[in-house]
Amino acid sequence: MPRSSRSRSLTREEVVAAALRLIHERGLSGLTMRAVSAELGVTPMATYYYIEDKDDLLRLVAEEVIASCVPLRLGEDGWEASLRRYLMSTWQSLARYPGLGAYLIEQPMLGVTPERMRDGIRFFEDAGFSPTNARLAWSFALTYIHGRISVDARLAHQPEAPRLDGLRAHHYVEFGVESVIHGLRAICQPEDGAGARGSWSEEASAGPRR
Amino acid sequence: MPRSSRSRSLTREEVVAAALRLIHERGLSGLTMRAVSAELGVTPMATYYYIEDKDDLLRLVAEEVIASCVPLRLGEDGWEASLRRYLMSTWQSLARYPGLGAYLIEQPMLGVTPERMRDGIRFFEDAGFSPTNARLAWSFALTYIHGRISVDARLAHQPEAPRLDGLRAHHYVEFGVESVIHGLRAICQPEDGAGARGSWSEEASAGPRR
DNA sequence: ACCTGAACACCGTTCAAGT
DNA sequence: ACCTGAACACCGTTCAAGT
Repeated sequence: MPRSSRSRSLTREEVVAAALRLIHERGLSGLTMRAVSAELGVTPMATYYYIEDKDDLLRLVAEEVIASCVPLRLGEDGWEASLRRYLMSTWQSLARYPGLGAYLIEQPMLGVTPERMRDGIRFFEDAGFSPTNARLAWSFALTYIHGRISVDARLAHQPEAPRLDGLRAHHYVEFGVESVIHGLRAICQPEDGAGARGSWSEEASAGPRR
Repeated sequence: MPRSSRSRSLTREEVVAAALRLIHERGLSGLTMRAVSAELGVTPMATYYYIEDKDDLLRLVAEEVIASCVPLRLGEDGWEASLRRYLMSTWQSLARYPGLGAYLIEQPMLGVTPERMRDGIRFFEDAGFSPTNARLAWSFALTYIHGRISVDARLAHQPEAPRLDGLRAHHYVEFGVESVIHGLRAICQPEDGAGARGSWSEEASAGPRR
């Protein structure tokens, strides 16, 4: 919705919103500073009054999208169900912005804020993982889901398109999320199913299995 | 190693080799058609005689790198050990070319050739996975390792740099690979440890757990 | 067959100038 | 305070021309 005649000033929020619209409609490669300005009906340099540069804009965009995911909180139904909710919500939110996942996965801490990073580690500690395993588990889950989002970016505008053997995007991500959960349980809570300390924590700094 | 005076013709292999050198040294963002030509001591348009366009060059580059990984073959020591070897080899090969993983993860079939795609699915079928689970498992393993490679791209030139709590890149990838293996075993071979058909195969096309 | 040189349509961004 | 306009240093790529 570009406005042909502007009465009042631009705002930073409008710039970010225009950027989100462009990524949603054309993918991250369609996000150019010139396109954002055109979308807002101003000259290419006008948006620079509200942001530092393109990296800054992408940071703001990522913050907005990540904030729209459900937070990772340890619910009454256990860490498995809580983690599943978080990962599926993250996948759904980011899948709407093709290319953003592949961009974030290369950023420090995958584009999450330090607070959300701490929350993620705390989540696994509260679930009974050792401090080391909590960090490794959080990184593992986050890496997988961002990888999956990146793979899906190509088909973002046709998520229901069947692929190999009629499998669709949600089959892949659901299989992956369940595998992540089972893998974490097997590695960090090998005997029972709740609260056991992981067998990895002690030898982790020397490397696993070798 | 740019050559200042050229006696003989360029070759396609030289162009690909120069591109690989550039990605290795400057990352994928350092790979420009003009830089490749400069590296070879020719004019910007000279390389276009040997390749179609930049996408074509990237395809050739990816083929070369992927061919340098150990192939995925079911060894005597079981699918777990075979998969571990393959994933670690892929990680090591691609980690040398920062940004290439994040590029490939967005390509159809993650940049692998159709033959390697079939080999991967066959691998899991031979290991006792149902046809559907074999596809899902192969996609899951590939997605994770490419995600991990993308995350590591940023620190490609200092892989031994300690991160949170002294954990290094190899701790993360080894934890992830073990989790992937345990997750696949738990989901697809829930009871014993060899050859059982997965419990997911029948309901997979209707979605898991729901 | 192999390569050059000029040119085009894009980028992000700087900088001075307008209101 | 907010925005314009011209310009710069990059891209990938086309196209005609040289040897």
